[in-house]
Amino acid sequence: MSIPAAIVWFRNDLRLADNPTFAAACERGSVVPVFIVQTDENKHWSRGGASCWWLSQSLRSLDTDLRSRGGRLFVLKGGAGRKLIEAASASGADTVCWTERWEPELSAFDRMVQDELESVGLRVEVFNSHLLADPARLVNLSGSAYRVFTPFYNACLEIISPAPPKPAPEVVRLPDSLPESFSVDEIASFSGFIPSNHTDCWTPGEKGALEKISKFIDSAARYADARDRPDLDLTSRLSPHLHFGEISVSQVWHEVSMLRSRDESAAEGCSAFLRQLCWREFGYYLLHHFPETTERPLRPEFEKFPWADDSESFNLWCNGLTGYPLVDAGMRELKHTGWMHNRVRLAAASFLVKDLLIPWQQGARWFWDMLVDADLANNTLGWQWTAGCGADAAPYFRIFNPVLQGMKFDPDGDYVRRWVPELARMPAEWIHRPFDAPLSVLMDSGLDLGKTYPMPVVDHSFARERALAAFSRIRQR
DNA sequence: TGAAATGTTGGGGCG
DNA sequence: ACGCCCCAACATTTC
Repeated sequence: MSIPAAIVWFRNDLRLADNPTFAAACERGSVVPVFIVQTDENKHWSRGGASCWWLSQSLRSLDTDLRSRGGRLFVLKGGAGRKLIEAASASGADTVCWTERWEPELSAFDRMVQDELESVGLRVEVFNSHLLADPARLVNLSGSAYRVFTPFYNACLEIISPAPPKPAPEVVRLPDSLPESFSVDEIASFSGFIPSNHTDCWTPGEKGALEKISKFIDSAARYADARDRPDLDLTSRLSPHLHFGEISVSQVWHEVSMLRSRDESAAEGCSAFLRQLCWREFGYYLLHHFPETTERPLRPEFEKFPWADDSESFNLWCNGLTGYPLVDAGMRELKHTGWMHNRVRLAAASFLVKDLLIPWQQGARWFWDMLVDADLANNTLGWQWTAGCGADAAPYFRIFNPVLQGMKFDPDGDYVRRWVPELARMPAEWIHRPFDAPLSVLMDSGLDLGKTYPMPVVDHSFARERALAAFSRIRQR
């Protein structure tokens, strides 16, 4: 007599290696790997276009990997609870396993599903592998939630020590009777699931994630100096893979910290990178403790901030037509690849919020739709940080100068040249401020300002003063 | 995970 | 030689 099968409900843990949920199900015996397309899971933050594209690709990869081990992925469509119950009865499964999700709305959803399953006698097992530090457990000395990164980071370093990653199970045994399934290729055509296209730029899936980490390990020594340079390609680009759980964060941490201990010359870069992983943890931590921050500023005084209602400027920003080359390059990189270098995200976000006074929530929505690594926790943290209204935020008066940021972090202008071809012939000295360039330089570069490339949508030094004035207004009360 | 304004210092030109 | 000024370079303060 065989042990009943277990269903593995895959969500944002689309990998076979170092996946405790999948491993536990496999150890029991036969498994039914399932993905459920339910487009209304998260009412306020339904998956954006870039994210839909990534997901459809990643599921294809997961299906391929499962098939190479004798299994396959079952794609269901509809309400999760009902679909899981149907799948259990079709396959004789008595248990459903999944990896915990931490976005408040999704984790509430999962609790409802759990109740529904348990009410019909199914067993539910929940595993955690999405985070290294359990947000519910970490508190500061006064017993409340951290609001400042550095003490949170120090606390993380105390408790994080991931085990070596476990390889994927070699064989996946399916039960004798199986549930019905859509094909993974059909997902892109489901209603409410609207993918964009970034095929040239990425390899979604576990294999692509492993390629990225091994490439990063080879260049990590340069990360300390080069991570702020969008013109170089020395960041890990792991963010979408981590978001979808195509590689476990504990494996990433483990590999980088091993490198740090065996290669002195890479130590600084490795530490800087691990610190970035802690920012990811911090984002989830804050969202867990302050779930309303996806919509509203953590610092209440910012509710009164005099934001502008300016859809015209917002559209220029979205389309990379602000007249500030670094900002425009970033916004075009985002549109084309579904990703933007972190340093440029800061500059572009700062420009929207501080130079144009457009609410950070609008920027967050645009990023949410465009980013292949769109992640509610990290997106929220980043935008609130930039706007100055969040935890450990940049003080409001810290205003990025898009020209100086460009000259500092894209010194030769290669990043701008790549994404803003109108400026390709501008010399490095002027490429970040074509509006200040001598006429002769513009002529030689074939640039007709205002025609082939826009004049600045707003003058930065004027905008800076305006933002500071707006800030002093909310501060007085 | 800023930048601008303001302050200080020190070398060199020049009367 | 000396004092004065200019200003770059750096440091500090302020937003």
